[in-house]
Amino acid sequence: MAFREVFRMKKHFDYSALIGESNPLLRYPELLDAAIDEFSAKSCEDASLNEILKKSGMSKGSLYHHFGDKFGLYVAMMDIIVQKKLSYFYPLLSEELDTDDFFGILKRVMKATLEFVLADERMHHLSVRVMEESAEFRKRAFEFFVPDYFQALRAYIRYVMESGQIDTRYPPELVAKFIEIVLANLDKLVTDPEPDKRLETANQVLDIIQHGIAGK
Amino acid sequence: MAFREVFRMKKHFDYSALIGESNPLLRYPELLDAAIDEFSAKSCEDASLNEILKKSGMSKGSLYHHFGDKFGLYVAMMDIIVQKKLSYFYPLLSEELDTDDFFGILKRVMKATLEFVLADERMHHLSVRVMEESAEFRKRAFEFFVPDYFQALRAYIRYVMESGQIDTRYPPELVAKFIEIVLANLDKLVTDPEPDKRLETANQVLDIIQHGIAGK
DNA sequence: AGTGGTCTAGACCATGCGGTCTAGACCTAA
DNA sequence: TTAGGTCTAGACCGCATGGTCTAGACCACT
Repeated sequence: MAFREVFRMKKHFDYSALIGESNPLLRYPELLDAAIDEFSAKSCEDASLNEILKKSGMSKGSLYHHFGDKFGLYVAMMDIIVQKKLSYFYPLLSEELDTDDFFGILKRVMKATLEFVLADERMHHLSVRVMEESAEFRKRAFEFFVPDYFQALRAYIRYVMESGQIDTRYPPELVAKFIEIVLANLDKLVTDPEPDKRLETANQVLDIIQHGIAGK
Repeated sequence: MAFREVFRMKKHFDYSALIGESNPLLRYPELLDAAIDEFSAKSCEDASLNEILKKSGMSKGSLYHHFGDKFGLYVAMMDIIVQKKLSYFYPLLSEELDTDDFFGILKRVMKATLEFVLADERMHHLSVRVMEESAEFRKRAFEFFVPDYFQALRAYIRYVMESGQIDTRYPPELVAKFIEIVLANLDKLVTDPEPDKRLETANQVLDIIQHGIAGK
């Protein structure tokens, strides 16, 4: 029995076991839901573990056994959210899209983002909020499943600008940030209760990005 | 001496004494600065009073005497921030602006917002974050110094649309929200260290809103 | 000098936090 | 059956929180 403590002397929990197929959170749907609820309502630091445990019915012992600490639970949850978000963008890759048709692609990206937002607004908020956490925190959290959307977007925009589809007097970084911001706030722009109207509004947002709001 | 307790039985603190010229926070600049620091870094709920006290050197007794509770301090601070923000927009009213020149006015609004952002980014974040707090919280907090920017912006845009300056196929609410979002995220768009470049970038942002990013 | 009232300092309180620890249920292999 | 190992439940710990309370400094007035 006394050996127990020796074996417990792992001390350094292996966070990398939390991501991918072995993610233990996949086996506890109520815990996942409670975590998304709590972490999307408050920042990672301020979210209450006890609240999550109460909501999900899991015991503290189990949680610490599987996830090591609060941060482990957060990482496991973000892993699932990132996978979920990516699942909305994978179909895009298999479609036959002309990579030189920037606004055509942006339209599909907008639609995929919209669908992700509508599927679970809490996840959308989490995926957006992560980017506003401190750089130090992001580095620690993304050590495991780095999803560098934005780097890719910027590179692509820089490439597209050469084709003349985007006004060259704007710095590519500015254009990229502008688009990021609009996508990150899509939930505030598209609020119509009718599903049909939503895509229409999203496309109007795209039109604004493309042509501006000025009248003829 | 025992009467002391009776007199203390106010219990209901008069928050309305916290706003305007009698705002006690005006007499404690270090406290104001510490409060802005803490409240801008965390949400109102999660900000630490003890941290604010430590930073500012004020004692707990004094703080509760003057502000009633944590919320009182928050209200007093927001009052000062709102006044500060408004001070950047008052000059706009005295300028001779053609109210029918929407984009001319938007340019001035953009410039004033930029100046406010640059003057104190923490204040900018606070003034933006307030709008994302729960409706219940906002109602309680704004009972005292209601600054309904956005209602006004929407009404103005609806008015301007009739003049044909804005493409009428967009719903006025969408246009208003779009502009709100861009202004709220101006700090992310304008990051150039050179002051001269900043206004230039801000004007480019305005151009994007007006004409879009598409090339000729 | 004495009094009523305001303001300050900080000890103190209950509560809730993240995290640890242990007793024991449960499973599997010998 | 038994021993090793995994997992669960929840009591418990130290700590930080927002808020209360009191002793007394200070001030203005009589």
